[in-house]
This record gives sequence, structure tokens and C-alpha cells, in this order.
Amino acid sequence: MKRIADSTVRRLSLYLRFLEDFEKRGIGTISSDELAARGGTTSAQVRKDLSFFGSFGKRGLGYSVAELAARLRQILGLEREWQVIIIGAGKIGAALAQYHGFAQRGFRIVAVYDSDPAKVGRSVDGLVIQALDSLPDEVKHQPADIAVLAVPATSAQEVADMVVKAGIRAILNFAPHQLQVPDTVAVKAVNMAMELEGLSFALTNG
Amino acid sequence: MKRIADSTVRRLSLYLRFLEDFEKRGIGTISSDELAARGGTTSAQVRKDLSFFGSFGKRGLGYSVAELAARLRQILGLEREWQVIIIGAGKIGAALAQYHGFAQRGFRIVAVYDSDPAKVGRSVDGLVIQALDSLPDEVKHQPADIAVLAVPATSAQEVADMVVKAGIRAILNFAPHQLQVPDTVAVKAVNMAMELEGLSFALTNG
DNA sequence: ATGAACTTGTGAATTTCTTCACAAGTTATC
DNA sequence: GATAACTTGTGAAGAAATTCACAAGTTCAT
Ligand SMILES: NC(=O)c1ccc[n+]([C@@H]2O[C@H](COP(=O)([O-])OP(=O)(O)OC[C@H]3O[C@@H](n4cnc5c(N)ncnc54)[C@H](O)[C@@H]3O)[C@@H](O)[C@H]2O)c1
Ligand SMILES: NC(=O)c1ccc[n+]([C@@H]2O[C@H](COP(=O)([O-])OP(=O)(O)OC[C@H]3O[C@@H](n4cnc5c(N)ncnc54)[C@H](O)[C@@H]3O)[C@@H](O)[C@H]2O)c1
Repeated sequence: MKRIADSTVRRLSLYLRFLEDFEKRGIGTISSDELAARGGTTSAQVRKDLSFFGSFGKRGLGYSVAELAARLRQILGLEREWQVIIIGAGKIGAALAQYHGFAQRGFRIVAVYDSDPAKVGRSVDGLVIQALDSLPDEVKHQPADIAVLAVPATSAQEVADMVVKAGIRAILNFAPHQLQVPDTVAVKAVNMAMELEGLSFALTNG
Repeated sequence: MKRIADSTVRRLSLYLRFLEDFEKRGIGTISSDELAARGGTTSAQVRKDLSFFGSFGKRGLGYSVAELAARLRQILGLEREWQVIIIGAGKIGAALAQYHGFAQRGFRIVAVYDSDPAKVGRSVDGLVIQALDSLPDEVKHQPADIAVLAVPATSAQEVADMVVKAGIRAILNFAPHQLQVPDTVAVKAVNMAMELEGLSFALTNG
């Protein structure tokens, strides 16, 4: 199978969100044009993105909202539940642990870790904070799919190394540090400072 | 001036972070190769990115770390301080307000707004939460450059409309909703669900 | 001075991504 | 069942981003 571009995957994720919206409003079918208008893209782009995976529409009519949503969930791997652990129970880690929007989308937060003895044992949103040291054993016992890193930038690399060693193959990194991991591990970074700097650039050179 | 790609700006932001790191460690000059290794890119990419703005290096030697950092700050518009307001003093809004990493990079949080009367008047990290209604007047009085939206997705569009009307021309959106704004307004979105779905895709099709 | 070892800056080549444009298929109407 | 009005799926074209490759410049050792 041809390599799928990151930008395509991001758009699929967007399309799915729109489709769920249409589904909720009881709309049965939708055209690539309507889907494109919502996402700030073009109908050709929508059709091309979908064409990598098959043909899901009906000429003259458009796409069945329910059917396309189901296919996108399948493509994105959202038909199963993913086990997520959060490392770093600080401000951002706690906010994430308390956010129920992820569970709704099939990302179940199963554990929260921290290295600070003062935090271990407390709970966040019903989850008892575990000692970081216990991670390798815990993960052996109850495997996790995705690790969310919400630790200071200075600890991010060592925590990532530990997580990779424990066999976890996907990381969502909030620390402003470029992680070095084997290329069998998928990493996505949420870098807010970078987004702000992008806005700064736009305001300066707009 | 030629339009600069978003991907280029993101990389400049990365380079700047590495340079600051090198600066701290007392390293005086650096080659495009070393800079590239850090960011997971290539030396040609680094040089091309920089070439859009001028030539800052010395052949045979590389770049002066301090000088290049200064030029990047200038290019990105980071020589001044930007006034940032946060709208929505919930879990994520509060985490952001309490985070001092932004101020360090020149993004000064000057106000926090919320529509919930129970929250208005309380403070977060020394800032008193203001009523959303007061935003237009407050902004007239003390202009803000960037609005961070940390409100539920259902309110995001109306809040964005209000912010745009108040004259703010840059938005960082945390709500999982595609904002419609005039193209004079810069928008960046932090969409964590999308990142997680990207990881789900990678794990499924890896 | 000279040569060896580096490194930048940049056109050109290549690869990747997006848009165009249209045949082919569907539905609705009369 | 003929016609009009849509819409998909997809090669081909076009645009954009990345990588190549090398002339030109710098430093250092001898
Ligand atoms: N808070 C924000 O709004 C925000 C915004 C952007 C980026 N970030 C980044 O997110 C990360 C966390 O930020 P925060 O504001 O939540 O910080 P924080 O200080 O509130 O929390 C960090 C937590 O990580 C724990 N920790 C430290 N080292 C650890 C280790 N080796 N293993 C496990 N846990 C460890 C600490 O005990 C603490 O509980 C930082 O890298 C920060 O730069 C935060
Ligand atoms: N918390 C997270 O980790 C997280 C992660 C990803 C995305 N998000 C998104 O960020 C946004 C905020 O999430 P949260 O967890 O902080 O929610 P929250 O419910 O804790 O906070 C939302 C806040 O916004 C305020 N608010 C509601 N409507 C408003 C309006 N019209 N104007 C001003 N304020 C208003 C509420 O009073 C509340 O204080 C949501 O869109 C959520 O989907 C949050």
C-alpha cells in the first residue's frame, strides 16, 4: 500500500468530525463539496484523500454520512479502544486526565504516572497516580498503546526512552523538546509555543 | 516578498529552540548539518529555509549561534512582547494561564475571560477572571494581539466572532471546531484528538 | 603560499501534494 | 425513456516543497 501523507490523515480526521456532526443533525448524504466547505479545502482534495482507500460514494448523489463515517473510523483505526497512559501529573497532565473528550473518541486513559513522591498516591479524576518506576511492570501487566508525555522538557527524553523500552509504540509529546526515538515508534508533538510563534510571524509579516 | 510556507515557519521556530539550547551551552558557531540533526531534517532544508530571508552564515565555518538566533527572533517577530488573552478559564485555560513558559518567550498573558458568573472574579495565577461581556471594552482600553480560545466547541465560533469584532487578528484555538474567520485573521489550532487519531492510524497501518 | 578539509548559498532536478477536467454513473422530472 | 442536473473517481497537469550537487568562500596546518 502506498504511503499515506500526514496531511491526508489529518484531513481524514477532520472529515470524520464533520460527518459525526452531520450524523447528529440527521443528514443522510453529503457531497464532497459540502464536506470541503466545512474543512476549508476543495472537493477534489476530499475525493483524492478518500480515493487512496477505496471508493465510498455514489456518483450523482454523494456519500452516505453514516457509511463514510464508519469507513473513516475503520481507516483511522478507531473501531477499537486504545489504552492511553499519561506521564507527568502536573498542570497539563492533570487537565488531560480530567478531560473526558478523549474517552468519548475511544482513547481510554488507564493510568497516570509521576516521579514526584508527593504526588504518587493522590488521585486525578479517579485514577491513582503511580510512581514512574512502576511503569515497566505495570505496562507488562496491562499493556498500553499510547503514552502522553506531560513532563518538563528536561526529562522528556529519558521518559521517552523508558516508554519505548516498555514496548509502547506511540507517543504524544507536550514537552517542548524534539524526541529521538527509533522509527518504529510514532511520535506526535503538541507544541504550543511553536503555534504562538507561527501567529507572531503571521502578525509581523501579514 | 515570496509567501513563506507554514512548514518553513514551524521549522524556523524549531531551529530557534535548538539555537537557544546551544547558546546556553556556550557553543559559538554551528553548521547546518548539526542544526538539521537535532530537528530530524537535512542540512539542505535548513539552508533553504534560511535562504528565504537572507544569508546568515559563513562558508567553511557555519553560523554564529547568537547571530542566527537573533535573526530568527527578528524574522518570527519575537523581538517585541505580545499581549495574549485567554478565553475560557476551565481546565485547559487555567493550565495555560498558570504556565510561565509562554511569558518567557515573550507571550504575556494579560487577561483571562469566562462567561460563567461563578468563575468571574476569582483569580488564576494572579489574574482576575473577567466577564466575557467586558471583553470588547477591555480590549479597546488595553489592546491584545492574540486570543487563546479554551471554551467548549459549541461556543468557539461565537467567541471567535466576538474576538475578531474586537479587532484581534490572531487566534490560537483549543476547541475541536473548525473556525470560520475573515482571512485577515490568523488562526492556529491545537487539536489533540486529531493528533491521537494520527497515532491510531500509525499504529493501525504501521 | 599552498593544499586539504569544511561549509554555505542556490539553481536545477526530483519528489510530493494539490488542482483540473472530464468520462461515467445516478437521480429526478416530465 | 429522454433529458437535465448532479456528483464521483481518477489520470494528467500544475504547483509546491524537498533534495541534489556544486561553485564559491573560509579556516587551518604545514
Ligand atoms: N501547562 C501548560 O499550559 C503547558 C503549555 C505548553 C507546554 N507545556 C509543557 O508540558 C510539560 C508539563 O507542563 P506543566 O505545566 O504541566 O508542568 P508541571 O510542572 O505542572 O508538571 C510537570 C509534572 O511532571 C512531573 N515530572 C517531572 N519529571 C518527571 C519524570 N521524569 N517522570 C515523571 N514525571 C515527572 C512533575 O512531578 C510534575 O508533576 C512541560 O514540558 C511544559 O513545557 C505545558
Ligand atoms: N482539557 C483538556 O485536556 C482538553 C484537551 C483537548 C481539547 N480540549 C478542548 O478545550 C476546550 C476547553 O476544555 P476544558 O477541558 O478546559 O473545558 P472546561 O469545561 O473545563 O472549561 C471550559 C470553560 O469555558 C467557559 N465557557 C463556556 N462557554 C463560554 C463562553 N461562551 N465564553 C467564555 N467562556 C466560556 C466555561 O465556563 C469553562 O470555564 C474544549 O473545547 C475542549 O474540547 C480540552
